[in-house]
Amino acid sequence: MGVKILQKPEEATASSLKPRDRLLHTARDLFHQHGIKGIGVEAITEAAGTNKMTLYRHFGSKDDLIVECLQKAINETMSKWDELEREYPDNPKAQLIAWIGAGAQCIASDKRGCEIANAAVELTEPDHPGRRVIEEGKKEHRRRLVGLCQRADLTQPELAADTLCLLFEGARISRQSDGPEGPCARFKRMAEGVVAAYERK
Amino acid sequence: MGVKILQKPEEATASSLKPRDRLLHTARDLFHQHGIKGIGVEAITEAAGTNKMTLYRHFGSKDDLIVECLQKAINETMSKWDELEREYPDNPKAQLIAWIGAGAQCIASDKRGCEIANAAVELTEPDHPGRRVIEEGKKEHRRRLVGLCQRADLTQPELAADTLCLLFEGARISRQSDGPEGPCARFKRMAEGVVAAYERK
DNA sequence: CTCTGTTGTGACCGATCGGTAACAGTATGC
DNA sequence: GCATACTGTTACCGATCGGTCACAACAGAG
Repeated sequence: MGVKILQKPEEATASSLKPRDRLLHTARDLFHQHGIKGIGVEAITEAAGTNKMTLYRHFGSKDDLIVECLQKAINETMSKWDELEREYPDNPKAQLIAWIGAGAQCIASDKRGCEIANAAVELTEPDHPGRRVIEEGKKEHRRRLVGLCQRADLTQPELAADTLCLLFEGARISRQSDGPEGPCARFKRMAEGVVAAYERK
Repeated sequence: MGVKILQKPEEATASSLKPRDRLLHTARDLFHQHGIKGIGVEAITEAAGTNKMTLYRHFGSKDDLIVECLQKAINETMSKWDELEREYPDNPKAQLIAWIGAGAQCIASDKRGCEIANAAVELTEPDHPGRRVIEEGKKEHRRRLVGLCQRADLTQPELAADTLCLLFEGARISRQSDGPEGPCARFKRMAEGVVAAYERK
């Protein structure tokens, strides 16, 4: 009894990160798991090992927090694109196949689908600040996929990219209603088939 | 001034239908437009031209109302399938092309996507009564699509059906974040391409 | 006309929502 | 040691949430 506990338990969420980053990380996770409207700010602060005041000092409102979470998610996706280019430099076809593989893995491991698309479902007000972020993020994602299809020398690169895009989006949303054994299970096969179909012979 | 107004305005929602049906119809619409968690029961009853007590006398809870709305949506979809068969009897290929056309029209006209898939995004609790309805509805939908692809004598009918399914789901969810000019705009072309690719030559 | 089942009304419940005020504790840099 | 900036605590705000109560109005059937 002589030793006073000065250090708090420090669970995973309340790690070495500063409160702001813990809040962002935790909020993103809880928004994704329970839906944006399905989780309250208090629950987020508790899970992040902090409190409401700290949240509202860093983020002016729940909506602002939502926007930052969305932006962070998009930035992460863009980083993955960069990583892909670094991993297979000057080999766009390998990049494309790797993108499909990563997509399939993402579908298999995450039952809640795409956090950006899910946010678009929940944020119905047309002037919600999050909508701009969502739209620009998805547009950028499409741009990069089209670019990759072009570099991979696919015939009709835009159509190929849009097809891959719809298959991917479809797989992630379908997983939430049809389960992991539904149509989404064959995403990889379909996507690789699309690439093959648009390859220059 | 001599004429008393005995008949209420009777707007579209408060039509000749009975309160229960008005509630169901209105709730479905508002759930779709604002999201399930984005609309309250009071707003639903007002839009339906009735009151909370009447709602709770017909539906025990908001969750029960949600379930009935989902079931109604699924029944409607199944009716459309029946209609399709009646319209092109013994011509499965024409049914398939008509299904694609109807899908494209649905994508173009409804910016909020699939109410069932959207519900799956919002109802995150795994034991929510609505989830069973969603899963069974989507499974039945897939079953019918596979059946149609088989009757249309496509090679690999299951793979073709799953591909069409993902393209359709993807188009409807993508429209909500990428807009009507995004990848979803080419759904018809892609889907018809899939049918052509799996046709027996 | 009366009886019965269906609606409508308005007040009300406890819980939770997003958000704030005031104040106390703590870490850091000089 | 001291000032400053950040963080934590508690209590609180008004609004809204899903849901219920008792009671009045109303319809149609017998």
